[in-house]
Amino acid sequence: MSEEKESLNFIEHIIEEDLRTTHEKSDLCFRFPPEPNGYLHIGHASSICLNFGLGEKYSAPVNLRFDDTNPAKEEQEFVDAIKRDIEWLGFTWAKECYASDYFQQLYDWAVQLIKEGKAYVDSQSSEAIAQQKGTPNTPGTASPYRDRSVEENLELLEKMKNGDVGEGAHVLRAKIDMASPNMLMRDPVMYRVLHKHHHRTGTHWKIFPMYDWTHGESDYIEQVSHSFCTLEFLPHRELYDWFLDQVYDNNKLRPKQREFARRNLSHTVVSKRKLAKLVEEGVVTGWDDPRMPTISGLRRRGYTPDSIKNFADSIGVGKRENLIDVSHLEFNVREDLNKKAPRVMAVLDPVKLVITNYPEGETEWLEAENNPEDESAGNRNIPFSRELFIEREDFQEEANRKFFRLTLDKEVRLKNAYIIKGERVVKDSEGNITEIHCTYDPKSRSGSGTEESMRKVKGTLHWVSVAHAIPAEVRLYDRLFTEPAPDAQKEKDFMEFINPDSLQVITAYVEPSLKDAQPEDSFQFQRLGYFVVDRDSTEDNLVFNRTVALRDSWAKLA
RNA sequence: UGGCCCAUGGUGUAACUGGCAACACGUCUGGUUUUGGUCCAGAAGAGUCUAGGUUCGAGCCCUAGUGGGCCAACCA
Repeated sequence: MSEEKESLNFIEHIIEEDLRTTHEKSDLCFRFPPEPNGYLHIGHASSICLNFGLGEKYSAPVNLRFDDTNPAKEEQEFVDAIKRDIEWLGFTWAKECYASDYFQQLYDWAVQLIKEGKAYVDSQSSEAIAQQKGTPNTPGTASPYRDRSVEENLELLEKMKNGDVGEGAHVLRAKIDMASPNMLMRDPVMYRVLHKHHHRTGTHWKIFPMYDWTHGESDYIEQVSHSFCTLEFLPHRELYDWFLDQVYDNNKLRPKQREFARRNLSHTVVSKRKLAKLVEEGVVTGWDDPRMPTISGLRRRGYTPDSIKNFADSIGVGKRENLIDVSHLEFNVREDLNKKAPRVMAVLDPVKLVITNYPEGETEWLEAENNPEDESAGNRNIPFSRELFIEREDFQEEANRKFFRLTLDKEVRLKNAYIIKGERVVKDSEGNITEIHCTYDPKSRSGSGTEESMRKVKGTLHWVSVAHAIPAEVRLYDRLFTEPAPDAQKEKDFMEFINPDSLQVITAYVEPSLKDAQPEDSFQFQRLGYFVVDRDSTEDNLVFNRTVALRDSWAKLA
């Protein structure tokens, strides 16, 4: 047995190093800390897979913690949606936590800081405070309230808490260093007054803690060992540690914040503002439109949890700027659906094929394999008759040697059925082909095992029987933007790069076995791609979304 | 006038305390195939941003430069 060298990412190296030096395996604990102010997207999915993946790898608990410190933006609806998305991905959190559950503890610690002379109430306007902060290049200046007495500070904080003062009247600030090269250390705001309804605490609290004052302390309360966040929080680490220093008890585990580069997907945008604009302007139908990079959108598009998890694992994690091409994501759905999705036949752009030597009015039920990748998927029967639909692009009157499909005087096989030979075409007055007439070889039936059927033909076509096919609405989706990085273009707005052809709705004909297909059922329409039943689907109006087309090495030649 | 982070094939990541740059996607060949899919076999493609330095030896360490990113919400 050769020890395979496992390749670790830098996050795992950090954990392994801590395991060698300071941590027991039982100390490990992670968390995923969304703010319930919107829907989760593919970027969150990577973070979820990172944290929960680590939890699985080290058999450590992973908490789901809602960072609900800003009642102006947060809603219960988002809490529910976030939980639904994480569950759908297949992860289980150890504890469901809320930063708002720690408001009292946070308040008590704040009082302690005031008593120790490490925090003070500032009564200036936010503008004045911002101005005194200085710039990255110039140090800040002290607030005139910086040296208020402990008693006065305590009294004012109490008033803030009780709602005796209006919004914006005072804030509580940590007393650190107005000259620090790190702007965040220049006496950061810990509390602001907000007379707003909070989705969990209602009107009980009138002051709300800021992110920095909340996050590290929440990690500490939950005894999270490693708090992973994106790179833009790197400057916050110094403050995270400073706040932790104020309350840290040596007998307890001390959480560590470490940062990774957030992973960017090409041909999409992910910021809430931009996604909201797409919804508001009707570019898409909603937050779960199949073109949206939200988890609910990907789900509706037909992406599977495994495909998203495999994607997240395969792209790894680093610390540099990146733009991952969507083709990586698409590879992962195809890989997953190839194993799982039943094969069926559907014709998206039909042209009628008449088999002139096939008896009129007869129907034959032919056996078809449900999934060549999975024998246990079994077989089904599909109806064959004299008149079929085939794909318009599968026929050319005359074609070169590279065209493996139907032409006049050439043979092709109809999948699961017979070998046919093109005989003539019927056209309308404008020269459009309305019917293709062909003859079939009765001895060539699939699976009949006769010499005839073993004959090699260069192409195999999918088809449906005109009399038996079910019309279905098919939504053909493509990438939402024409530019790999639509929101990183100088002087141009991302809206200028919207792909006008991101959705095409057509009526297709599908084989009758699809009659009872249910929302979220995925199928491979053979030779075309993977399609999933949309939730808009009803008994008499089937609706499919194209998840992704099949790889197509023929398209590249054309 | 500042501080911090980053830099490896087209893309994303790997290379344990320095030891012939690896994997996946993508691309290109060829084979199998009743899906121009899948699968199988193989190939091309970077000498690790630049310049110095340390060392027997540097993608890994040091210095400087260049390029990119982050930092001045009572957002997270």
